[in-house]
Amino acid sequence: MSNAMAVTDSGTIPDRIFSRLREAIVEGDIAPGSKISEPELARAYGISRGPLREAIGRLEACGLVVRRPNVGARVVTLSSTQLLEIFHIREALEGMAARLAAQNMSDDEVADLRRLLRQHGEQIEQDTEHAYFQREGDLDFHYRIVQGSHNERMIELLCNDLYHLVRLYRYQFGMASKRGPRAFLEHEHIVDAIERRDPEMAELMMRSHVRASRENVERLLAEQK
Amino acid sequence: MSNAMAVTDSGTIPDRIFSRLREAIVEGDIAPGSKISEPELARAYGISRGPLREAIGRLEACGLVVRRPNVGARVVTLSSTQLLEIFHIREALEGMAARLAAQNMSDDEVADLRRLLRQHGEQIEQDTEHAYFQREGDLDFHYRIVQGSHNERMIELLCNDLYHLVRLYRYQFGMASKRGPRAFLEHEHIVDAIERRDPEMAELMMRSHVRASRENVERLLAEQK
DNA sequence: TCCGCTAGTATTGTCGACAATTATCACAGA
DNA sequence: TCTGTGATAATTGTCGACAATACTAGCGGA
Repeated sequence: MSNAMAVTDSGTIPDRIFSRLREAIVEGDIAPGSKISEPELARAYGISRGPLREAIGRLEACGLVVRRPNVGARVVTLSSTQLLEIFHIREALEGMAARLAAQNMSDDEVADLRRLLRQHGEQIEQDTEHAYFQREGDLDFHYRIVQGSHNERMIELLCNDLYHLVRLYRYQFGMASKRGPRAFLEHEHIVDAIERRDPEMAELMMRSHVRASRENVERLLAEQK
Repeated sequence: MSNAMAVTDSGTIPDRIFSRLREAIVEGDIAPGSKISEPELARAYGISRGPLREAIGRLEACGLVVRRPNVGARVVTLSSTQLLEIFHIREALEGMAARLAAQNMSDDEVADLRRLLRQHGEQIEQDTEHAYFQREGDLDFHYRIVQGSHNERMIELLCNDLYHLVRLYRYQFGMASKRGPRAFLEHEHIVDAIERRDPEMAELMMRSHVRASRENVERLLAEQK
């Protein structure tokens, strides 16, 4: 991902710890379902339990850990139901984001988006081992659209919370589908609509894109069982 | 509101304080923009600053307070832009919720919903002073739909976060419009669609309902200025 | 009279220690 | 061998105190 990652060397202690832990969880360095031990982590990071607890609290607000009173926090294990729930929310929210992006993005932003897409296209042609790109590239694209909505709360919601869950699921389930080229085409349709300043079509295309992604996951999930 | 309110006499200390503070903020007992003093509140509630800080952290996650490092927390003052942002998110999310409700609600739930609506209808006819009902009743209806989606994360998102912000805004701006009877009709259309198990129509109706509400607010906002 | 600086004060951030609750494990009994 | 019980140990929840930062009032100078 190009620019969406948070810096970890500035800000207050809870900020830093929060970012670090989130990254560790999302990347799978802390296994799903494993316990978050306060004394242990406090020693590991060389801080007290106070700021650590605040960081854990924020992780809970993101939905990355679940906490039971007097028991402690564990990294979430996404069930397939929860995964599909997230997809339904993404369909609605990102659809609206695309609609707003078609209305609100500046011409420069649109040009940047087009450039990013072209770059993805080249990578897809050359790179045979494009599994990694495919995933992070896809998310990068979605980031851009959401930011193009210019809706601060929506950006907050999707980029700071939901997308991290999506990344977590990708590490957890680790299903690499062959939807790459297909998804790329859908991305192009979306950018086309935004370029044409056609909100209705942008929303439709984005929704159908997310829906296709969900149906793909549903299929893989069914096979797996 | 009938059942959506949280109990405040059980659970951990941060839970209780969080609920109490949230209610106080939403009801306007703590004025928007006013400072949240940790020592003061700690004395007031007879607790230490530790649990209090956790409660404040959760309020921040809800978007009810904003916190600046080394300065403190203040109750949010919703700008008109932020308000419209919320409406856009509601339009997308509640539209999807209505769609899912049409698919997933049990027949009993639908019957309950219809009963609630009938009850609202009677109140609207009799009660001349229906300003209060109109608001809380409206929100009560939306609560039901969202819960009917059976999408846990969506329920969490809307009922635990966004709707409290909506209530806050209603106290803050305090604009009582004449949309009551009109909104009631729209509610009926939504329930009709859900009863018919028509997800497409349910989503369309809900979106148009939220959009109408937003446009109404935009109008009032423009007049006010 | 107004602006900038300084000292004081209050508030937030952080820490270590104690209390309360829960999980673990050994042991006795069936 | 399995189940229920009790004591132990570890973890979470809570508290009060100290350190660091930001606001405020007062003073001096232009």
